[in-house]
Amino acid sequence: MTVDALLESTAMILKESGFDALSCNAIAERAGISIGSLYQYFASKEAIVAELRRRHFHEVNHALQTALREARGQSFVEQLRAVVAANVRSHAADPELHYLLTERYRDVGFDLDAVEPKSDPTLLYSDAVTESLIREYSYARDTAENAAVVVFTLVESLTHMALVYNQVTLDEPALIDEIMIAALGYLEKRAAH
Amino acid sequence: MTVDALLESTAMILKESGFDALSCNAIAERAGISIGSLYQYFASKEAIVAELRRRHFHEVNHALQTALREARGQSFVEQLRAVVAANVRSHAADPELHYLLTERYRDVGFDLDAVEPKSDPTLLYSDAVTESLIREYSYARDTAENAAVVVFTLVESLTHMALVYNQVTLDEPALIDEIMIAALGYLEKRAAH
Amino acid sequence: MTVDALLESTAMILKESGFDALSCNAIAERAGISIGSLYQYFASKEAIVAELRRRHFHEVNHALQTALREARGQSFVEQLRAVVAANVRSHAADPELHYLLTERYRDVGFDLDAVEPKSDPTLLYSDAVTESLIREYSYARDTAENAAVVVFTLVESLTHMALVYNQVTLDEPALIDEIMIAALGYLEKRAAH
Amino acid sequence: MTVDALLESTAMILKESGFDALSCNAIAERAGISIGSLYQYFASKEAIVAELRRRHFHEVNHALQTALREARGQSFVEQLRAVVAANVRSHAADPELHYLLTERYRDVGFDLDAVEPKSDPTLLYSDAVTESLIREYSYARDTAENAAVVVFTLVESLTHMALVYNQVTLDEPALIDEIMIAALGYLEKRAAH
DNA sequence: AATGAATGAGAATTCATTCAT
DNA sequence: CATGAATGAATTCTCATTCAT
Repeated sequence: MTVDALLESTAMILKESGFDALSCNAIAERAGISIGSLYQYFASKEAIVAELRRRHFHEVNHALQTALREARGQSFVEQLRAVVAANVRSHAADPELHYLLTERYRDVGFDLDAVEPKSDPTLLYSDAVTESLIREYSYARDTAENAAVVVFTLVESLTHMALVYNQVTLDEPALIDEIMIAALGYLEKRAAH
Repeated sequence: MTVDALLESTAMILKESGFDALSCNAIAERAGISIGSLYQYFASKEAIVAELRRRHFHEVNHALQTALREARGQSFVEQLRAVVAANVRSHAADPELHYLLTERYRDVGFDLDAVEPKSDPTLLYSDAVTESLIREYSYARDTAENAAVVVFTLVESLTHMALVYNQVTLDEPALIDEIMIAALGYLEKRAAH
Repeated sequence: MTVDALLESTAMILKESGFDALSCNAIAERAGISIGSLYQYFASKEAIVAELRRRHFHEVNHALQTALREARGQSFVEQLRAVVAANVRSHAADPELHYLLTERYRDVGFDLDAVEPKSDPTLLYSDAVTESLIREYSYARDTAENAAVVVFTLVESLTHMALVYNQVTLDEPALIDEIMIAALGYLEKRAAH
Repeated sequence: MTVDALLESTAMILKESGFDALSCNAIAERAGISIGSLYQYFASKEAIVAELRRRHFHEVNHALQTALREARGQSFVEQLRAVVAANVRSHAADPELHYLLTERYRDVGFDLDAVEPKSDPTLLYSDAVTESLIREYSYARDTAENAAVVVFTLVESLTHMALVYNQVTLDEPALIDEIMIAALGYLEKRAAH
């Protein structure tokens, strides 16, 4: 309960005022918790941000895994769409916080994260995608590995562009379509190369 | 001279230790300049970062404009390749600084930048690309505007992925090819849609 | 306890070295308090001076009210003498501090005082005096209001002259007599006018 | 010319923003003079304030002396009225600056003033008044000396009250009358004592 | 477990003063 | 004589962290 209150208040301050305004005193005050209690659960504000990121990654991972499981047996394209859709929906819940934890303040408390170094959700599926590219598009292995990274970069950047920066006017289904067009357009042209 | 020293030392600290470690005292000391002199030229560390970004954008803009001028009269694809190549080369000079100024610390001192609000290089060519998409790929106007944003997002994110995060093992020409594949793959599939 | 130590040390520094030498660090050090604690209770040195003045006014008000209460039922002259005597005794306790808070640094932290704008003791009795002048000396109302201000100005300035500047060699009873002579001399001549 | 510009700008800053805001840089900038030049004429900002006061006292002294000379041969009351009137007019020219130099910042640069210790205009006439009181009101010498101080205190404090604090609504002749009533009321009642 | 007053290192910022030109 | 860039000591203020209760 205390921990949850601290995490929530940290997220709020981060979104409202940025990391510069994030002080241990401010976190505790906003959470209605004494500063002494904060230090009973967290060693520093960086540790709180790290825990926030860990939980966020956990949620996204769960969403992606669920999506993949439900798409099992379908074509690569359907599976990719499932992942993209799950990813977009994960972002849509709180795009700003997602962006802050994964881009803007991606290094904050990073060293404290080290227990689960590859917890970044997008990295978890690199191998699966790599294998699919080899199997379904006849990519060479090293090309496939690069291509998997490119695909995830596209997916993430387009999702951020739409949901965080609002630089594009697309509703959710249209955004998913747009991302799929970019991903598949790349993969097909790459295969034809 | 004093200003240059301050900007240089700011860039170094930013790259080595991040914005959190960027204190006015550290900047001045590293530059071999007294703290008083720093304040004679800049009102805050944010203002120094803003000036650094302003200069950086100025350089990139110059590179892109030169590239475009030299590609004048060539096909859309050739012009796009010229911009992508110029962009990659601009990043390659100091990918980390570029990334920090345009992504990680994109908001730092942003309000102080306000004199040239749309100085972000990638924004400068949105219109040109939009027009080309309408002309050469028969896009509808609103579709073309969205697509131009998507293309620039792809170009920037893939360039960052390769040069900043080193998540891909491609030399410069291969990277430019890869980006072009992604951009054209998207545009062609989008047009066919 | 901490607050009291800070107020005391502020008063000492003010008297010894003036407002220019009054730094937050000096206040805290002299009080044997850490600078951090100072800021837990006061937002600025001006706020400490304001609180000092507020407390001082509170004491003087209390003394004057007590004096007036005890003189209730007596003649106007006796009541005036009671106020003058109470005022002189209030000044005599620490004439320098009184002077500094009410004259020299009367504006320091004045805006922070705003909760009790009319807390200046001398102002509290203007109305009572005005009424007495109308009743006992047959003053017209607007003349009486001006005269009340004049009387208080005389009382304050003569008290300051004697106790702060030591420009006159009078013991306390003689000083009170002298002030009464000035006040009544003025009022009588004014009435005769 | 340079000196005059510096004195003027000092007076303006003092009136607008107080001594705290009075910095050598601010004085020089406002005067349109380089900071280096300021130091060629004055050793510190305190020295500038001291010179400002010295000149002010010089002017007031001149006005009072002229007034006295013109009243030569007239009665004591007429001579006193002449001094009071000259004093009021001297204050009226720039009451705020007068107040700042003689009350609020009376100690600023005071040590630098030491060349002419008794330059305070009101002090210059103490002896003359003392003698008159002995002669015309049959005061004992020590009583007369105290009374002279009291009279000057009354004159100054009432002038300040009216012109600086605006606590009284009197035009210039009425104010002079009021001050004369207070001064003569005191002297007569004192003599009768 | 929870509290929150106290701490003090450190960061931002100002400003009197110097000195080479 | 005038200039103004450079200096750095001094000041204000914040905030992570401790510890007695």
